[in-house]
Order: sequence, then structure tokens, then C-alpha cells
Amino acid sequence: MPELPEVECVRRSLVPALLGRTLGPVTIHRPGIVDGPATTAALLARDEIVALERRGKQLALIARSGRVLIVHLGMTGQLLALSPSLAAGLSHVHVQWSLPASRVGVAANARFLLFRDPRRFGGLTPLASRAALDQRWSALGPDALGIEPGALRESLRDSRRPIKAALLDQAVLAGVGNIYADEALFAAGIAPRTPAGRLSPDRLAKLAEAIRTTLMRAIESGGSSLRDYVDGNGRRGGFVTLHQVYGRGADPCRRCGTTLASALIAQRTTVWCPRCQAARRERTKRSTRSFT
DNA sequence: AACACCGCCTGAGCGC
DNA sequence: TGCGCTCAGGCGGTGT
Repeated sequence: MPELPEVECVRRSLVPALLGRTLGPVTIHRPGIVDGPATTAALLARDEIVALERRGKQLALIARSGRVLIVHLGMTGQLLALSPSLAAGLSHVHVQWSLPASRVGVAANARFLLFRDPRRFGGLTPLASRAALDQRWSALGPDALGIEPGALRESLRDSRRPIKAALLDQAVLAGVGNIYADEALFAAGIAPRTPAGRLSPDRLAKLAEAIRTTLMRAIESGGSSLRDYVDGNGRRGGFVTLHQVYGRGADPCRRCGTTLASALIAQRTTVWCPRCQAARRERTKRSTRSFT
């Protein structure tokens, strides 16, 4: 599932094919996946891509005209720059752009840009300007790849939810989904049900570092390909083999051998090691009325 | 206000 | 072989 590392891998893999290039005509097979009027201009047809940016799990194509197209991959979405032969015969292609011919190098064969998404949890959101993008992204928490302890502490202050639930909230922290929430909590040695606002500054610092490290390593491995995920060139990622807990419920912990626990937390299957991530007594909530 | 929960959608995997 | 069931989960909308 595309979380931050997968979206970042898509972004990086598409830079050679898209940056500085002008998209050709667009064909819209399923207008419903576009949030708003699905006009060719809104979809950046015949517009030059001047930047590819990411915030959390969202990817934005910035065009010369000033228009912006946000790409949400959802669970099964793919943005692919492919040769005609690879592009042919793909199912669930909702929007398709032509890419200009020529240009030597790795992107020379990429003649089509495709947005496909079998389950349609993803979609495209056209925006009129960079300012509109900034406004939209201001609703997101800080990007998880650069999360600092202070920012995490600020986001989680006074929250009574389980830390697992808080990490999944994109307004708290942008980019972490179910896989990397479990992996980061394991790396930090924190039990997923620990109330977020009760974590000590030390443990929050450890968690922030664990989040950054886990995400960076996943990016280096090309992301986590369970079933659907591939990057912009159609390549699968290799991080699944490095998962410590996600998808391993009832298997032995790779660190201590204890049987991994599994439960539904915040409506998500959550896996953790009861020994490496033992619940411990956290600091109690300080009275808000004391000494103010 | 903070949080819980629902439902969208398809294909893989399973039991029978 | 094939059918029906369950499960996966990002995220917006609604309920408590």
C-alpha cells in the first residue's frame, strides 16, 4: 500500500520522465476519479511539469501554467510512465496522457503516463494554483520523513488515543499508514495502545527517530510491495522482507523470538511484540490547574 | 473537540 | 472447477 516511502519512490522514479516535459493530450476513461471538473486543462494536458512534490502520502505535479494536480494513490493506485507495449492491455487505467517522443536516456521509452487504480480509493485533485496546494497541505501534519521530537510532542500533546491511532492521523503526522506505524512502534519499543499524550519526552524522541529511520530505509529498499505497489517504472519494492512485525502476527519476533501479538486498534490490524514493546507505566497526566 | 466508526471498491485466498 | 465468503485499508463523511 502506498504510504510515504512508496509515494516518494514513485515521485523519484517519475522525475526523469516528467520533469521539464510537456504532457500531451489526455484521455479520461473514468471522470469520477477526478475531484472536480475533469477538463483537459485541469489535468495538465499540454502543460509543462516544472516540479514533482510530495507531502505525506500525496504527490503533486506542478505545471508551468501554475496549475497543480494532486495524485492520491489510495491503496492500489499507480502512476506509471511506460512504453506503448507495457501500457497496452493494463486494466483499470482511469486517465492516460501521451508523453512527447524523443529525449535520450532512461525515460526515452516512456510514451504514456497512466493513472490506474483497481479499487478506486485513490484519485486526482486539480487545483488552480500553488497557493491552493499550500492551503490544502496546511491541513496535514508535519511530513513524517523529517519529523522532529518537538513537533511530534506538540502534535500529540493532551491526546488520549492510543499512539497507534495517533500515528495514522494525517493531521498529526503526514505519511505514516498501517505498515510503517507498526514498524516504527516496534523500532521504538513502544506498545501500540500507549496513550499518545502520556509518552515521556525521551520516548517521543526515540519514536521520532524510529519513524524517520524506518521510512528512510524503506525508501532505500524501494518501498513495500504487498500486492499492488509498483513505482513509476513498474518496479516492485523490496522492503517487505525487512518488515519486523507488519503482516507477521503469530510469527516469532525477529529480535527475541516471542510470539507476536495481533489486535484491532483504531480499526486497523496491529501487530507488535509483547516483550520488545512491553506496556509500561507512562507518566501520569499532569493536572492542568497546578501552578499556573 | 476529540475520537469512533462506516463505507467505498476489487482481487486474492480460502473452505467446501 | 467454481462458488461464496472474508479480508486488506486510505480517507472523507457522519455519529457520539
